[in-house]
Amino acid sequence: MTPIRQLRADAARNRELLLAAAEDEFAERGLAASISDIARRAGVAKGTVFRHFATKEELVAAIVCEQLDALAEVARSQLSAPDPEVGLVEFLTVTAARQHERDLSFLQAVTQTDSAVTALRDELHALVEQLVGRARDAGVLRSDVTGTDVWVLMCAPIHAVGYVSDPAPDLWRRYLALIFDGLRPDGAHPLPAAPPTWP
Amino acid sequence: MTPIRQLRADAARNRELLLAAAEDEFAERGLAASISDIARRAGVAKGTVFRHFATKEELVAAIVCEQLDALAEVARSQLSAPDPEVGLVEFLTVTAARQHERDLSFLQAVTQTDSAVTALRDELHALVEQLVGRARDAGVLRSDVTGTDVWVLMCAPIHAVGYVSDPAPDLWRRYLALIFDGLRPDGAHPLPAAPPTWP
Amino acid sequence: MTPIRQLRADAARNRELLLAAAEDEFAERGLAASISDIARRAGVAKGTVFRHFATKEELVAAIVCEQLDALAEVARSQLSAPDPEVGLVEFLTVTAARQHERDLSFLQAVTQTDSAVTALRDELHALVEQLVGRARDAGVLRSDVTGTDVWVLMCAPIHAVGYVSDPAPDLWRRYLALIFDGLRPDGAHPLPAAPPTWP
Amino acid sequence: MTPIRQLRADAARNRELLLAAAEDEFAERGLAASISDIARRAGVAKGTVFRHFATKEELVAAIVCEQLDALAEVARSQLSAPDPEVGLVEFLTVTAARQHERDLSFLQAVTQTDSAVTALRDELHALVEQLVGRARDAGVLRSDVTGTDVWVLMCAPIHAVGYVSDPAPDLWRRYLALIFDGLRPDGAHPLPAAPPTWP
DNA sequence: GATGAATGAGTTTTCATTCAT
DNA sequence: GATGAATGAAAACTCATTCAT
Repeated sequence: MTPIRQLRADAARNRELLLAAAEDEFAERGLAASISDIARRAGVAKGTVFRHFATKEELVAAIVCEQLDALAEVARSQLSAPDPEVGLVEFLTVTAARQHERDLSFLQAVTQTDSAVTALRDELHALVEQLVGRARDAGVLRSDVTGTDVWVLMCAPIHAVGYVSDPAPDLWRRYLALIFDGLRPDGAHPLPAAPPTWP
Repeated sequence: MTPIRQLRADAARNRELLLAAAEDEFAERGLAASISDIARRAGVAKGTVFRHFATKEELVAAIVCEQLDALAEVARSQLSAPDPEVGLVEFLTVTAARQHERDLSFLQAVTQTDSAVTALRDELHALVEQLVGRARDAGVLRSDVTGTDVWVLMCAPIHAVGYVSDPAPDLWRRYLALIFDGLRPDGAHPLPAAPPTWP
Repeated sequence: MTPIRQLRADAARNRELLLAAAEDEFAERGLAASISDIARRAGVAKGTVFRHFATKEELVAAIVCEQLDALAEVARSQLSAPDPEVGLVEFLTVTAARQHERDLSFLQAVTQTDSAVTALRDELHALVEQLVGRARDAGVLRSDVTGTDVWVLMCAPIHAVGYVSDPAPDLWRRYLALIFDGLRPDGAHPLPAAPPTWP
Repeated sequence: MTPIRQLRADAARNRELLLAAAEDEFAERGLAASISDIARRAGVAKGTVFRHFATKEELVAAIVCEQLDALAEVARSQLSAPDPEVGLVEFLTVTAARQHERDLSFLQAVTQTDSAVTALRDELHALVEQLVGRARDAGVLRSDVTGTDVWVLMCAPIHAVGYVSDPAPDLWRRYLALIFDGLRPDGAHPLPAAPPTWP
């Protein structure tokens, strides 16, 4: 149910409660999180979940949309940063920091077909493309790197940290820096495969 | 059931069939792949799965062990490569190529507690440490990079490719190269967080 | 799920149907009675059983509680019988008669650890103790007999009848009388072992 | 498989091992004891169990037969005791003592239809009838008590002890004595139901 | 709109029994 | 004869989804 029409105040509040609860549950239990648990955590009945989101997939899609939206906001604000390097790095840092708090990146995989998600993803991707373009033009990034390259590496720092058993809370910064160094022009070796096209 | 004693020929065959079928199913459906489907794919009855692997967890552990074993073999052989850079790059390339064929890296997460897996993981980690040490000593890698750093970034190229909808079959090589450039000494920026300890 | 809050009318009805069906199935098939069969007999879906009783154990406990409750009611009413002998005999008779209709005494064994069951069992035991005390003080029972003695012999008549292939419907009365004669003072021989303590 | 023909020495030994293991397992786990566990305990393969006993029921029947046989032996020996009271009491005591060591009485219920069991049961019943007849004729038992009455009460002492949580090891003697007092002539009240017929 | 009871397909796992080795 | 691998019919339990209240 895309909330086209205005929801009653309490319904809108329930929707927010549900999204928050679902994010928490998914972050803790992965996709296996159950609707029951989400409903309980949100303090509403199970039926109410389905009034707001016709299927579990729709709920997931709504969450992903929220996340994409929030990141787009960040990207837009960093697009007007005076320094292109700072803008891009800041964007990647905020992205990773949020993901570190509550990693929901695995929800992307389930929402490949959702059109609302796709639209927002395209939008965010375009913004990343701009951030990357600015940085590349400024000589901050190597010339053979594309926005899509950065897009797909965006989650890598958090993903990498997942292989350490008791990671320091800021370990992801290490891998973000390491990967970013690979994106810089200094000492760049030619890349063995063409950059991916979007979409 | 660790196959300590020799299995009968037909049982050994079924064990292989089951492992192969399970790898396929897990790769396609993730951890949610069902034992029923795995059995069907292997062409045996459900009960046979449990004769070979008492629980689903044990089956997963067996798969992970096989993978770690195979990679350790590769690592050992590359340790005797004359050129340290070639040795490390080759190891990372084979690792990624196999993972690209059938990505089962997500199974690692479920087997943190299995002792056989842990032992093999430590073993492989030690080999990676050596490969990395050789390369760093040879000046191929930046001095502040550790074996564990490389270990956690090992799966990043395939992970990155997962965010592209119709990736070229060798796209992962691009991200392996990009990340590897980040590990090189040229133009290295200081890293903002200490390297993780193992384990 | 202990039904603390009020159940909806239809749910309450299903709960009763389920308890009745379960009692029938358990009486016919023993503890091996399956949840599926119970559900079918109650005319509900399998899942509904688990909505009311989270596990099979919980269902068994609920049944045992009901039985203990009903017997406690009988005991209490007989405690105010003018004649202590009549009170005790009547209690034992009603107990055996019900058990004869549907013997679920074997469920006691599985619920030793359930706290609700334990509490009710203690309660009923205390009532039996009183019934027995009254009777013993009135000279109806031998002086070396305790409430716990009567408690453990309570199910013996029905148990005995179980060894006869085509028992007359009131055969249990014969064994109740025979055992009760053993509890009387006339011709009592000293007992070779101390009475058990409760619990 | 009734062992009509001679078994090879090792086969005969396996049969004994299996019966012993099965008795232990059934005593510990009840009817739910699994053939696998029994085979393991006996130190033979699962298939071997089925070579000796075509079904689980047959195995149970064989055990019951052994027990009935052993008790018949006891009964026969006590039939020639000089004192009828001692003979009967001794028989009931030995019976209860063995059952206390390893209670397999619940296996009776599953073997109502087995013809070998039925024959042996009839035989033992006839012996009990004789023991009881002698005692009754000697004035040790009340005149309205039959062999079948004693037969069905035979397991009651152990059954009663089962309702106590931490029973003293000889508590069963108390209930045997109590029940036996009910069978004595002193202070006997008329019985309310006719004695059961056999079978 | 909200509730929570009911559904039933699906999951992992067990086990008596069969049968190729 | 003995072995132990394979079978497949249950079993207990879960959960997204529907729907009466």
